[in-house]
Amino acid sequence: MRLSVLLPLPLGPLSYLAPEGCARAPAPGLRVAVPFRKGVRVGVVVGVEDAAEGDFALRHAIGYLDEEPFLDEAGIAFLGRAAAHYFTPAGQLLADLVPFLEPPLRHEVRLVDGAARPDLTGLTLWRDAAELDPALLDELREGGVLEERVREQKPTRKTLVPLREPTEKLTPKQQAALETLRALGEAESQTALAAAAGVGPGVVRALVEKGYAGWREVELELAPPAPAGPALEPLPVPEPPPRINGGRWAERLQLAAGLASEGETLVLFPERYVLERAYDRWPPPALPFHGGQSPELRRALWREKPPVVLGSYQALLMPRRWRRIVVMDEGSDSYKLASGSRAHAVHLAELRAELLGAELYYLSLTPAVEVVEKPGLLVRPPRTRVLPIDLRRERGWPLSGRAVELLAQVPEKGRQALVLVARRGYSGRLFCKSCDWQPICPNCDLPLRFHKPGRRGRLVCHQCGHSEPAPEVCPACGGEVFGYSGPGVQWVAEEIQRRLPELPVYQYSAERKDDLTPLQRGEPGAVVGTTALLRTPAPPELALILLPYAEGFLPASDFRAPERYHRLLWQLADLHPTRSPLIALQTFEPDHPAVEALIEGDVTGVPETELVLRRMLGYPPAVRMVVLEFSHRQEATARAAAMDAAEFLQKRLGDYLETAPFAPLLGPAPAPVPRIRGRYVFHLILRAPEPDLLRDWLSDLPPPKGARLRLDPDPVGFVGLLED
DNA sequence: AGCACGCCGACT
DNA sequence: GTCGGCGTGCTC
Repeated sequence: MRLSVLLPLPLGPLSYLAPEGCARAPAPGLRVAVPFRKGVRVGVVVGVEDAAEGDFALRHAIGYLDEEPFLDEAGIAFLGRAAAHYFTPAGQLLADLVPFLEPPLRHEVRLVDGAARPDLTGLTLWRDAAELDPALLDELREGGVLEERVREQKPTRKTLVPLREPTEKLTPKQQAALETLRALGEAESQTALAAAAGVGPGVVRALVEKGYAGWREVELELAPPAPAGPALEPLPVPEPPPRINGGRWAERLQLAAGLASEGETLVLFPERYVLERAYDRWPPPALPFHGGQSPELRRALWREKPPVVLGSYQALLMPRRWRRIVVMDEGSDSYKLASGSRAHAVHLAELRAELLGAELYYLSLTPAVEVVEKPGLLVRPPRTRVLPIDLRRERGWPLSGRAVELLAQVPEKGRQALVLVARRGYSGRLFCKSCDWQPICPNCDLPLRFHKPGRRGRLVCHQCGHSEPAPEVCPACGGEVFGYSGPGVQWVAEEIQRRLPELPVYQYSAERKDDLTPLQRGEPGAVVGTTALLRTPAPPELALILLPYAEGFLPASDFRAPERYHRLLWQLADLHPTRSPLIALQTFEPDHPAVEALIEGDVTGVPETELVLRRMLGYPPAVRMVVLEFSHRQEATARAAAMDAAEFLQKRLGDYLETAPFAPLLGPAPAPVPRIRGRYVFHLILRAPEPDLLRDWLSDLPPPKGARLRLDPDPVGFVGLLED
């Protein structure tokens, strides 16, 4: 028999012969250990055929790891379909979705009976394969004289257990300690037992030395923590439409629980923090499943069959016949996988549902543009109180007089404020006031951000991490006066503290996470931070949310920016579980549609108009769009590779160029950030309303000369992957 | 992805 | 003369 084995590597399936001397029939979906290069890797059987004449001698697989298939047939089919859609090998997708696939292995070998290897007499008994030279193992395997067995090493822990009955030989204290151990069954450590029995540590040590108690390796029983909060009441909807919007967070959870109440439901979450908060309130029984859990725990939970799983994208391949998949907050950027296949988890969920024949639901405060046309149900959105502060009229930067007044009221009333800034550090830009010089990252062609932890401060690249001390005088003209623009967390926090010295001010961003427990306890204060703040629980007395520069959240080069801005603003309205804090927006665009929608309490209008615009301009979802990224250390090499590809595609597209509703080929052009980490990047964009066309064009594309080509098959914002 | 192989520049 | 940079190709 010949196996097609998918390894969690960016490769297609590899062929192996079925394990030698293994009675088990191979079945698709089983995990199998295989020799790969000089070692052993674990993959999944995705196909079984009769052995045929091969171009080369196949190696034998070593053995299966599972009783029950790790993946089901629908999951295997899904991997193939998704791989084709994302122009990536199926193994890449397997690696992305199941990074915990490979367990630690117990791998033993010995020579088969009668093997004529007098030089290896030590190998007639089972030996741990790790003790032997991989080259020797390979040679023996080739020669067909090696017997192997392999299994998943279960996670264990050491525990102190009683080994014998107490006898008269023990002192009274030793007897008491042993009785305690027998009553408890086991103890974590000698000290723990001593404490439990009320004796000194020496007594327990004596028990162990005399052999009355001893250490035993026991299997680690793995379980997620119990939900931490009171369970919410499910809110079932009769004949629910595929899209449900509006409501408060807890209300949407109730609706999700209602959708899941018939069981066999996967509830998909964009990020771990949201998932954990939902799990804490979810009516049992349900299990969480996400990348924050240990690989051992995820492997253990993989086999569980709870009626409901609250999962991240890593739960998508679980061997379950879901009847429903509920996608929470489908518009979240976090669904986009930032590396590897760069797939989009919402799309993967759609594909999985399609192949399973499962019902799919989208449940969010504001719908994504991609789903806004589906039949929907609107629950009343949270009440909003919005105060736009027009920066074209108000004085004061980065804090207007109005903003300071609002902030001043916060401690007076014993309330709390949240100040949201798009940048971390002190300022987005630093420049010389006399000659306009500004520092650029030596690796990235991006302005260096100014951070101000000390007197002088540092210049930091938010792309590659490059950091240098800020200059004291301008290196270009010797000027000594610097200007700043693009206020960051530090600047705003400093300014608030300067204007309101009595107000306790906290900072919260990736680089500085102040302890917010005083706020959580209800003490007055203000916290200034980036969107990292949205992943902490809202302070209980939250009365004001201030955005000193709201457009900071609206990157101009991204066609999804208005949708994301709208989603962010609504997220603010839903931050506090019950209150409606005042949302004060300092902005040059107080009549931006997203701001108006927030004022009017409209959650679907902006996505609806965005959809119309995208159709007019030929952006997703009206077209499928793929970005080709050519990069190289030498600018000319990267550009030439992009030009070659453009030329090829120009010819390949032929007549389609004339008939296409939108220009199907854009570029090449330098990427929005022309150089990252020392590599020049050029972009070429392909788009067509018919996704199959793109696949044809790209399948013919010759590999680039010199430069590296990476595809972004689902560009969620061209600068969206840049951190800021 | 990792890893080996292979080809050109800066060092003992 | 070698060390080591990374560009290229392959993994059953």
